[in-house]
Amino acid sequence: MTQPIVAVVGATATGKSAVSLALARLIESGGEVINADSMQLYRGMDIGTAKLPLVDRQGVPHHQLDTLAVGDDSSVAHFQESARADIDAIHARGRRAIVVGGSGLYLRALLDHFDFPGTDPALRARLEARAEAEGPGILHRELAALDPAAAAKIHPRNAKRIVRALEIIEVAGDYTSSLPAHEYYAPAVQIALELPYDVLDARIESRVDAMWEAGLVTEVRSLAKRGLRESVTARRAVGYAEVLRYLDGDLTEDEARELVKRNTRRLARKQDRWFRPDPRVRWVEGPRDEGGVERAAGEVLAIVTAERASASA
RNA sequence: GGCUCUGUAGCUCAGUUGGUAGAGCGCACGACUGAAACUCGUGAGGUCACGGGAUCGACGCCCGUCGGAGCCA
Repeated sequence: MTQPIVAVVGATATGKSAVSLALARLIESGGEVINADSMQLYRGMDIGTAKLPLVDRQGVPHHQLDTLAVGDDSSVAHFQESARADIDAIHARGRRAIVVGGSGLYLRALLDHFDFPGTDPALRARLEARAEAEGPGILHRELAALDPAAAAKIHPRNAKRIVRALEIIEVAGDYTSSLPAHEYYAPAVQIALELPYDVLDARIESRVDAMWEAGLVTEVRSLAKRGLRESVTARRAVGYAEVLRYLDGDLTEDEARELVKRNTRRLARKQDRWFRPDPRVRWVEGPRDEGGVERAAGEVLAIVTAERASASA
């Protein structure tokens, strides 16, 4: 019988990477990490995404890192497929899959019953162009004619969701806009790390300063030459979007740095809130310092072990 | 000490000739199915520095007090 998947989730800067690395080494059968952070997928986006450097991975295999070029668009459906393949392969090796990340939708797509209708790039491009030219209101009225229930759930100004709804109706015939029930597609345990906001904010403050020291501006400048601006997804990442504005002369360097801090704080709250309503999630206090990493990893392991015992009982 | 300007939401400020207040940002909260670090929505905050006066009625006009800025001495 395969072991449940372990997922370490939570807001940015709560210590997920460090804790999961320690956890992977504590697990007897050996753990392998699968990234579930939409921005760490990108090759070269290292400093700004706080990606664990290869030399610091202590021999623990990591998957779903550096799978995309900065000019590529990210896709949850592709991620779901290839990350699930990684999980199967890890289990086949008799090892433990540890999913780590803070991208809520990616986590749910990976862990839950979650089927994505198909896509039609040409159709979508046409709809997007119309939304841009005619405004989202007109498309919303068309959606209301085709599917009143769907239109009622999407705000008339939310162009992106309206476009996607129309696309799905065209390719799949019908549309369901609600997130699925909280139901795992395979046995899993989900542990979220949390820190009080004042502690988290202080960590974010010093972490962003450290990113600057580490050369974030240089990283963004070189990624810009490799197509960062061409990707709808990558160029919007916190830390990258603001530095691009600085490089374009739109902000001073200090303004960009402050904005990165502010946007990171907002991101952290948003991520934290994403996981709160999920009744399956177990909450553990994140590490406040080096010593806290072992403590937190120990708590996570205890939860995982208890879960396994109750599952086999 | 004199002159001028100034005190409105946590911050920066709007408030036409008097009819008991708004914006942006911040903050809190929510929705979310192939861009999710996206996209979109909702909300809570103000004895209008303080005291008095004229007025049916004052953030707005008059007097004073306190606090800020600048110029002159």
